[in-house]
Amino acid sequence: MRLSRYFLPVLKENPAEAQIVSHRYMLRAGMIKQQAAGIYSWLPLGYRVLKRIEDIVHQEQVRAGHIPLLMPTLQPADLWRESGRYDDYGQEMLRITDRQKREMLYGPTNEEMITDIFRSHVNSYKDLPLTLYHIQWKFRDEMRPRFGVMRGREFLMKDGYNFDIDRDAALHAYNRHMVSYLRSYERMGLTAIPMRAASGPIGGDNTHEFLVLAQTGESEVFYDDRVTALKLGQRDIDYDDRTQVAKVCEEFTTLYARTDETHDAGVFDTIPEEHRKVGRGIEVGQIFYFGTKYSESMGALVVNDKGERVPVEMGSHGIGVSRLLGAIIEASHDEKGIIWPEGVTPFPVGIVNLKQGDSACDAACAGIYKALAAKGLEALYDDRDERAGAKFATMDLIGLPWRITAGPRGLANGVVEVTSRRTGESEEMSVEAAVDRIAQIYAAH
RNA sequence: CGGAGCGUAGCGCAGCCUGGUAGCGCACCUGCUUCGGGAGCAGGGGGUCGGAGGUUCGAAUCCUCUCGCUCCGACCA
Repeated sequence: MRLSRYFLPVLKENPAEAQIVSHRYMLRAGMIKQQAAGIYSWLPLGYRVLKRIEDIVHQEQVRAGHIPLLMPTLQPADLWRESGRYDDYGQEMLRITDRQKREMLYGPTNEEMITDIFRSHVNSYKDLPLTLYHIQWKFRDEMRPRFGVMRGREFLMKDGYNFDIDRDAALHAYNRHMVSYLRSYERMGLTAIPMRAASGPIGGDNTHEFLVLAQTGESEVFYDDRVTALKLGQRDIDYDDRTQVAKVCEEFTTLYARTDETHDAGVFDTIPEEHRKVGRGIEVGQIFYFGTKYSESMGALVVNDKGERVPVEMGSHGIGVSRLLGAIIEASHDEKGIIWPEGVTPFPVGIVNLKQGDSACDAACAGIYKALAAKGLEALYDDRDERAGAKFATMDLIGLPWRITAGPRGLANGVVEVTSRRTGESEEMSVEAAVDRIAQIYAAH
């Protein structure tokens, strides 16, 4: 993409309403525009990152054997009357009446609807296990939306639902979700710690929240800091192998890590003092096992191998997709702007032409752009007629992890610069070597 | 939902107390000079002062109502 033809409305000054760094940078980098309290338009740059995160979530869910579908944002109230949550959910649920006076609601989550789909089509244990998920906009009419996309009223969420014949199979689904989530967050450059949590309105007895450590987090967290060193890495996981999946979960949940809701000071104090940490975290996902709570109330029954009709075992599992943008920025930025991890960056690399209109510079940049494209990498080429300082400031603000800089001085010696946004370190090399370097970096992502 | 604020140009703000028909910086447009970390000079365009009503010869300014947004708290993915 040529920047001169793109739509990237960056702001030099900080918008007054933005209190935390991720919100400020998202506004300044032209990623979002607020339309109402807690409701945002996603401008091209923000939309690209949102899509990257969505892609990672999809890939990892499919890898775990889960099946994507898409349910609507608007739901009939009757479905929620069956589960009893139409009255329980309260003011947070946005209720809508259509022209025929039918009662509708903008879905805050989809347990009822997915259970309805399931009961309409599945009758036998032979069709289990089944895990369905979608990534769809949700609406929760928060009392007080704030912090930009971190706590919007409308937000994009991945929510998945498992259907299993018994408790063991359902707990395996729970574990599968935990592992697939850990893998998703790692690919986004995040360390998200699974913490034992309280269940809230979804219900159920087994639940973990995933928290990204950040000063601006809304939850107080207590943990053994050795959990932050745990990495899933590239290990090969067979999601059908209950023992292997359970072992990974055990590895990531044995060390103490809890939110204030489940914190136990007595247990916490047994951690060696040098590892005992209290901090704040941003919740970016939660998994629940809730058994037959919805299947019983909504009549989602299957016939088991003994010919008995039994309520199906369920769990639900969510990732806050739009919130993740905020969380990633909170975890990865400096005083100049955002620093995107390679896994989610809107563009893999930026090209800065230091002297637009200079034939050598223009030709070099165009060549780099084409060579990167040939390797499947879409660069953001700053071909505006701006001074070097302005171009650098823009690149730093929007946070592309790598930058190739081409100017007359270097080109006279046959070199361009490759700069890491994270370290600020630059290295001079030929155009060919620069393209290869970037391609090599992204081959791993 | 309790408490506190703020709505004046795309963004950040001044003007309001003490009424006289709107200003600054950034951004934008034109020209010249500049050109490796948000350039300089000169010129220019853009605002029913959130909305409605009222007081007044006259309202951004005073009064009433209303809408929107933000912050603190409680609540929550």
